[in-house]
Amino acid sequence: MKANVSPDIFPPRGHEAKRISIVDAATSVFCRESFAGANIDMIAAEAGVSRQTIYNHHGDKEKLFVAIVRDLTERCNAGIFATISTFPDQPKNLEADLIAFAVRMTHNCICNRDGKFLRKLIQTEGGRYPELFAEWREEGPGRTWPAIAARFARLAHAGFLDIDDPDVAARQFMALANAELQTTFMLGGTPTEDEVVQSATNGVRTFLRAFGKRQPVARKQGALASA
Amino acid sequence: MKANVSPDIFPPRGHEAKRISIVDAATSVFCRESFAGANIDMIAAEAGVSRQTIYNHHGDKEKLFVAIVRDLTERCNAGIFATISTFPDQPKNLEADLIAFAVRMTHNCICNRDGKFLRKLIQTEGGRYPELFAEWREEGPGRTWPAIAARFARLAHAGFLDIDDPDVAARQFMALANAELQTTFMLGGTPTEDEVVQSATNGVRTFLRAFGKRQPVARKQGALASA
DNA sequence: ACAAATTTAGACAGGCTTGTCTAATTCGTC
DNA sequence: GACGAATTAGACAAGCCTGTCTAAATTTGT
Repeated sequence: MKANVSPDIFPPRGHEAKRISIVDAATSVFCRESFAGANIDMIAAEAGVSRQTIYNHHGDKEKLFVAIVRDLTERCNAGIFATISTFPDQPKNLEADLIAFAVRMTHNCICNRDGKFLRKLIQTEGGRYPELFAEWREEGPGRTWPAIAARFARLAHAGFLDIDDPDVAARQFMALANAELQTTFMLGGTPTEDEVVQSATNGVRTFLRAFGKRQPVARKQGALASA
Repeated sequence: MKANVSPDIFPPRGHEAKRISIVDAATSVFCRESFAGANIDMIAAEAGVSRQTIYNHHGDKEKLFVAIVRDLTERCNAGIFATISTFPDQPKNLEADLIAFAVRMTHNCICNRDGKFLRKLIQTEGGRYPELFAEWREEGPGRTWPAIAARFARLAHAGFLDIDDPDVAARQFMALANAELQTTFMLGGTPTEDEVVQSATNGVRTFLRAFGKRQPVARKQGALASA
């Protein structure tokens, strides 16, 4: 039937607009109320759509939930990789550049809407959908940590840092950058810009006390694994 | 009534035993299912008690929930302070002693049943009971962080560490010690003993590279022992 | 403007949950 | 063994939620 015309294969755009506003609203409601506490009428009201439209688009509550987590994972990953690409490979001022990078990571990947929501859903419903969140673990942390570690490895190789294990260093870098925000994150809050900068500054300073070269950059190599 | 006899002022012990098993079961069910997803029949079944008994003891679902959080907060705090009291004030081997302390903290306060459950409830329901969790924040982190910081301050004052701000150092110490366990914690999992030791070891080593007494040691990290 | 596709409001059955009530049973103690 | 307090199983009303269905209204493409 309708194999004749060939505009875009996908449905009209009013359609897609509804779909997006449904996903948006559902994300927000699921995060606020948890899966069990959310109800479809809330989501419909918040999306400005009728309940039936949600069922037309997504089938049932559980499918809607899964669609949302996949969506969030994808968007968060994109944001993380975009931010990783701003890593200071050729730092002018190592401390300042790493602080700025740490602030960008915290700000764009952890404190933003998607980051907060995905984290909350993982914490809240992680146990109920093991394979869904295993998928997230592979696609998310499983890919982003190595990417960050690779950047630190390069920085060390270029002589800016003194790092044994880049994977460990990468995890410790992020842990230090967010060390003072843990309690706020736990309660689902958002730290102020000042708090983010403060924590990142303190974290990077400690990181550099541990891994910074003692003297100005000496571009020597060769003594890497000589022991 | 009954002002005559004077055994314990509190009701019989079968009573108290039931109360405890109710609180236990409710904690576990609320954590597994979230507040909205938990139902009283589940809790009754898991506690080996009839539904009516739960209502007799606690009134309603919400009061039961509040009672549980208060209970958990109290027990966790006790555990944390007990562990803090094992802080190595006169370390024989600074690195080894701090690693052991970090492992104890992670093991006894974060990975144990109470710690996992309290964390999960805070993350899941923190937004719904602001004043309850504000209370936790004051009684918990508000009192434990200064206590840990005080120990690090003492250690620095005794000449073992080179610390500017003990509060920052305390938070960074814990962040480093758990740096490699974040993903596991997020999904509600429990790391293996090996993972805990590994993360603590790497974390403490980095911590000491940053805050250990500086010696004119050039590059090799062979000797840390000072005295 | 027309026709097809989509959305809407509302009603609806079925299921589940909370919190109460009652009558029977068990427990703890003397 | 007997008494009072606590516990139990089960029924129950009321409410909420999911997911379906309908018929009317709206949007979209042509």
